[in-house]
Amino acid sequence: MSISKNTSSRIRRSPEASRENILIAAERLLVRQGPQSLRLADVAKEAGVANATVLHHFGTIDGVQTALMEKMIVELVSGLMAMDVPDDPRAARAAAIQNLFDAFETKGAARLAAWLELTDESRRLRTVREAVQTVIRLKIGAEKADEARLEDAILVSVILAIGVGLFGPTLSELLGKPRDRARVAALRLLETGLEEAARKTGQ
Amino acid sequence: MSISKNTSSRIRRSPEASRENILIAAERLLVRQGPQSLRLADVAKEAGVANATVLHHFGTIDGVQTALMEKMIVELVSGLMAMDVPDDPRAARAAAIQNLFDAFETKGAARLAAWLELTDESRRLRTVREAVQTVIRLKIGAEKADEARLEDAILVSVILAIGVGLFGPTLSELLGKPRDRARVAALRLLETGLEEAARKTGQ
DNA sequence: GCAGTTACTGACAAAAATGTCGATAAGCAA
DNA sequence: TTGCTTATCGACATTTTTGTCAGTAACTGC
Repeated sequence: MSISKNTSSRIRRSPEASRENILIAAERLLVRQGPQSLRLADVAKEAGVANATVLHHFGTIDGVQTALMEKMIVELVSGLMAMDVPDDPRAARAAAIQNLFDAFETKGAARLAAWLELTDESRRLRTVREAVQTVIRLKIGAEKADEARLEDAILVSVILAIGVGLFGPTLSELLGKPRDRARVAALRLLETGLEEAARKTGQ
Repeated sequence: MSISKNTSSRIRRSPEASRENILIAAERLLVRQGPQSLRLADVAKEAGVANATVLHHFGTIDGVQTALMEKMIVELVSGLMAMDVPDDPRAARAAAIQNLFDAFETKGAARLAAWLELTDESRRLRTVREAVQTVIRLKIGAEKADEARLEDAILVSVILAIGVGLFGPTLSELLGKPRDRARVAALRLLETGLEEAARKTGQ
């Protein structure tokens, strides 16, 4: 009369693996359904664990959200830093822009940016601030960030990359175009526009 | 022994005025603190009315959010449509872009776009879809939307305008620049980039 | 094996958010 | 004034979401 409850009664992970499992589940939810669906019960269910397990590892549901932000920021930054710069300045520029767009192509990264911007809580902004400044100093400053022109180009490129990652597919489809249309058009604009600007400045 | 409760015991508005009062309060909250703070109690408090009053007019808190989206979309669209187009094609382009950026300069509009994009619920997207298509048909199609180039230019301009409205001030400050730096740089890019593209095409 | 540590869980408690209801009072029309 | 409609409200009920706790079970080292 005993019911067979053989199928693996309980999974026990290392603390790191468990946290990772939960954060990955949370990221899936963020991408699929937006930040407002990062509820304790939903995250736990998506991760395949009990609510209490999530709290055991993160303390509060807010802790999960903060940890997720930090993880995604780290991944985004390391993705941006991983680029290697060609020698030819023109090719370097193209590669950098391509790399930037790739980083925000993954739906999560762009949504992360929007999430951060919409969420006022300043304690979270500290993390971003540091990350962004690191990227700017290391990657960009490694070349020649002294020209204001170049800094402006970076600023606009980043905004456009995020914008395309976030709204590109939706707006493209709204116009009856393929989903990557916005990306293609944006890259073309940056190519011609920045080139032109560079020519005017000098270099 | 009666406590003086003279100070205006109750405000009674027309249904329209009351709805408007509540929606304006909700929009303030959206801009200041993001979508997640559009809670019943918060909205009611910001509007200076009781929770039950909000529900009396909108049924549910979700009704408030939907109504707010629709109101903001209407305002955004009418703002976009209000533009008048100069004769000179070059001036017309500049004016259109300027107008576009103005429309998303108001913090609310850009946040609305991000909110809509992050919120999956498709029932809400129908409204946007219609609004966007209306804008595109009427305003843009009134000129010459047949060229694919032009449509791409519009697509990118819209994305950049939203991106600047949403992230421009924050990212500019992160770089230690004035808050409108992103806007200035973006406008310059569009000016030179689109001009270049137009030259290549013809016109 | 055996003991100790701790990831994991269900059941429960607490808090927060939403929504209901009957009473009240502001305006309007007769 | 008087009566009617209904916007408004406080108090309460319901639902949703978060968090607590004590017990269970999976691994580790002995």
